[in-house]
Amino acid sequence: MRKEKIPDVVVRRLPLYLRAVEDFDRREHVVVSSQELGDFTGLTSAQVRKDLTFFGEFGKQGIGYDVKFLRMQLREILRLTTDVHIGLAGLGNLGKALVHYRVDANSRQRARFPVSPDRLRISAAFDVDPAKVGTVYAGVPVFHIDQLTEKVQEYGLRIMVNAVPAEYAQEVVDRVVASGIKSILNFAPVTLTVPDTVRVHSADLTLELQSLAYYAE
Amino acid sequence: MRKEKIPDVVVRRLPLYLRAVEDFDRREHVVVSSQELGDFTGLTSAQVRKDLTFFGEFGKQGIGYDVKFLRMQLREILRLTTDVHIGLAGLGNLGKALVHYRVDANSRQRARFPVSPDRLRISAAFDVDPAKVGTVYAGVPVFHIDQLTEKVQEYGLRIMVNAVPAEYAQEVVDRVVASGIKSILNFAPVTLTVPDTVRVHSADLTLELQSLAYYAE
DNA sequence: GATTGTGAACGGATTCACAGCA
DNA sequence: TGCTGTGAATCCGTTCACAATC
Repeated sequence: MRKEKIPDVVVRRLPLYLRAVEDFDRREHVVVSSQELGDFTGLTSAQVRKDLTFFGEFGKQGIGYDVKFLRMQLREILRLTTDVHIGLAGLGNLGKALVHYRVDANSRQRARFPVSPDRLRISAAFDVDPAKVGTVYAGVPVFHIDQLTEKVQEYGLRIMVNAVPAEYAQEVVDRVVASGIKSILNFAPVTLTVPDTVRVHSADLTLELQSLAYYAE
Repeated sequence: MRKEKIPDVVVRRLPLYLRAVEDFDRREHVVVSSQELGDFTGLTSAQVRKDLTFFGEFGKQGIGYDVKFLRMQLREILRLTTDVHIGLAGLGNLGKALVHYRVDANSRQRARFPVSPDRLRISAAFDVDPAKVGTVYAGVPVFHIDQLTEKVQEYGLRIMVNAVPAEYAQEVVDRVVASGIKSILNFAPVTLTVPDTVRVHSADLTLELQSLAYYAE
């Protein structure tokens, strides 16, 4: 079993390493050193080595890391070896943009980097607007939010992206939690309350912009 | 002068305190304790007190913090007492959604919470598409990216939101840096290189989703 | 010679705990 | 009494530095 006390900061750096190693793979490097990974990600080589050894001894002393091997290890650690089905709550402007963001990223990636298909898929969307429910938006079927639990099962949704207006965010998240989902990416500019078995990552643009204002000019 | 070594983690929590104190203000509380602020934000009361004392002694022993006074102090610290003009690079799906995100948030807030107008404004957008340049999108004028430096001056832009495709992100950021802007909110899924006088906050959805996948299910 | 893996040292952020004040 | 402000203690993540190994 994994998950024996891996610090959150380490988990959050793993996708950075994955991105780096896929870039080296694309450029047909066979091995990569912790120094090179550090340069790419903006971290120290010691940091890279220490992070990776949380999960195993992937390198060879005097040589470095085998690119293809490390890439596959990282994908397995992050559970990205099979499709990850994602639900989207709220098909407003932002929700629609997120659908395209993924679709575009995927198709661009498939075309240019066939070796590293992204396994993240928005597989179902949820809204309350009768004009949207029952339609298919850019290939993504749209259901009423009341069907959430049912569709989570049906589509095997493991992550929910919350793009509903702030005033409904907590309510929707409560339903998402009830449906059994354990990972939420939240865009609503509110502090959400969830059981601590559920992980929420927030992309709170208001917070980001307000803290940037401190440094601006 | 401020900015004498305030840790970044502290600055990033300030908007959270602002949000909390505005909520207490809205509910017409006159004073608020560090405990209440901690409950709202999910932090300890000691953390709240220590953070605030980086900027001054805002509280009264035995009483707590005066809500209106603390609110104004936080707005001044974050430089949110006058309009903060923001530029947007890339008016694709995501860029358009961001324009609406702000506009919607602002108008909703104005209607419901006239006491706390948000001072963040997307004042100009930039693209290279001839079909977009010269138009006005949802009240925001759209300029060619070549006019960046000129319009940064003209509109007093202090923050740039980067919503261009990944492959142009570094190039655009180089221009943004050259224009003199010191704060960037980046949505492109790439690691950017900037001088360390420039601050980049990233909203990298790919990274967020990939790290969530680790915890999912 | 090069580079990993890691114990030890370091540093910075969080929490504790209490003196001081309303 | 209640709650702030803060030095001291603690915790935790990062960096150092080097033995082990290819």
